[in-house]
Amino acid sequence: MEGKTFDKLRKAEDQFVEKIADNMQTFGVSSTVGRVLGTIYMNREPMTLDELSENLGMSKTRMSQVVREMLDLNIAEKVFERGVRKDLYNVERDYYQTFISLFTSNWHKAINKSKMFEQKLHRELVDLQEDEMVNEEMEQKINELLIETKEWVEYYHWISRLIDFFESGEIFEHVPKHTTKKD
Amino acid sequence: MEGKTFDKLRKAEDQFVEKIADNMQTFGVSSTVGRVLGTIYMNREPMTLDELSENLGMSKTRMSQVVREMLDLNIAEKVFERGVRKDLYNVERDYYQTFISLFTSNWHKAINKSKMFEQKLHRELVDLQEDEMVNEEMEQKINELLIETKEWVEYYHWISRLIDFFESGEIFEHVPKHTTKKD
DNA sequence: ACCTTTGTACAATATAAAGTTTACAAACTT
DNA sequence: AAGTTTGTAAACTTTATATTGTACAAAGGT
Repeated sequence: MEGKTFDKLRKAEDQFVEKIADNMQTFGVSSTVGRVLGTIYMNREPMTLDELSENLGMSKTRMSQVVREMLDLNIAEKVFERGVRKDLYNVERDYYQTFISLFTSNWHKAINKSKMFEQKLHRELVDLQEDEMVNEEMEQKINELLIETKEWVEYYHWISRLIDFFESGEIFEHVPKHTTKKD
Repeated sequence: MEGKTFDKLRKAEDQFVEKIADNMQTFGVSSTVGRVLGTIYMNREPMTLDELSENLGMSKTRMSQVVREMLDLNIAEKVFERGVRKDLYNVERDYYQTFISLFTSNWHKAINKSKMFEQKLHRELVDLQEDEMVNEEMEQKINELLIETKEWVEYYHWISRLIDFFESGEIFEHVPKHTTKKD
C-alpha cells in the first residue's frame, strides 16, 4: 500500500506551503498570497490561474487578484511558453530574494506616501511661522515641530538607504547567507 | 486672534501623529497603536490611560489593550512617579530604535513559531524515508523535501543573524543615521 | 465573421480584525 | 472595612478585508 505514504508526503508538502504562507504574513501580505507562492514553489514549474484555482480550491478570480499582487511585489513573473495560450506564472525560488522583495516593496510604498506629506507639512509650518500674530510660546512650538519634521525626513532617508543596502545585496557581505565554520 | 494659529498648529501636530501611525502600519500594527505612540511622543512626557482616552476619544479599555501591546513590542514602558497613583506610560523617542524594535519583535515571533514546525516536519520525513514501502519516485520526493527543509532552516538562521545585526546596532556602521558630506 | 477561451472589473457575501460596553478584581483611601 | 479608583477580561458591535459569482472585453482559433 503506497497510497498511505503518498498521502503523508502530500501532507508534508502542504505543511511546507502553509509555513511559507505563514512566514509571508509577517510581511503583511495575506495568507492566500503566501499559499499561491508556496504552491507554485512546490510545483517546481510555472502554473496557470486555472491550475492554481484547482489546486487551492479557490475561485479563478481570486487567483487573478493574488497573482497580480505578487507581480506588484516582484515575487512572481509572467512566463511565456510557445504553444500555451494561458498565462503562466512563476515565482522567485530564492527565499532571501523574496525576503528582500517584500521588505523593500513595503517600504518603497511607505516612502512614496511620506514624501508629499513632509513637503506639505513643512510649507504649512513655515507659513505659520511667518505669520506676525504668533506669540513666543507658539513660535517655540512651531520650531519644535519643524525640527521634528526634519528628523522625520532624515529617518526616511535612512530607510531609503537601508533599502538600497538590501537591494544591492550588500547586506550579504555583513550578514552572510551561510555561516562559516570559523564562526 | 491667536486661536486660528493655535488651531492650525494643533492640526499640524495631528497630521504628524497620523504620519507616525501610518508609518507603523507598515510593520503590521494597528493604526491605534501608532496613534497612541504618536500622541505620547508629541506630548513630550509620559501619559496615563485616562489622558490617552481623553486625548484620542477612545475608551480607556482600548487604551489599556493598546498600551499592553506596545509594552510587548518594546516601544513603550511603564514609568513610576512619586505621588502619582495612575500608571504612566512613555514611548521610545528614537525613530530608529522604534524601527528596530518593531522589526525584530515581528521576526522573533515568526522564528519561535517556526522552530517547532521544522523539527516536527523533519522527523516526519525521516520516518517516511525509513519506511520500506517507498518506491524510487517517492524516495526522490522525500529527499527533495528534506533538502527544502534544510534550506528553510538556514534561511531562518539568517533572519536570526539579521535581527542581531539590527539589535546590536551594527547596522548603523554600514547604513549610518546621518549621511556624511563626503558621500 | 463567429465562437471559444482567458483574464479582469464590479457588486454581493462571508470572514476576520478592531473597538466598545459591561462587569469585575486588585489596589488604594478614608 | 466600606467606598473609590484603576486596570483587565469577556461578550458584543462595528468596521475592514478577503472571497466569490456574474458580467464583460480582449485575444485566439476555426
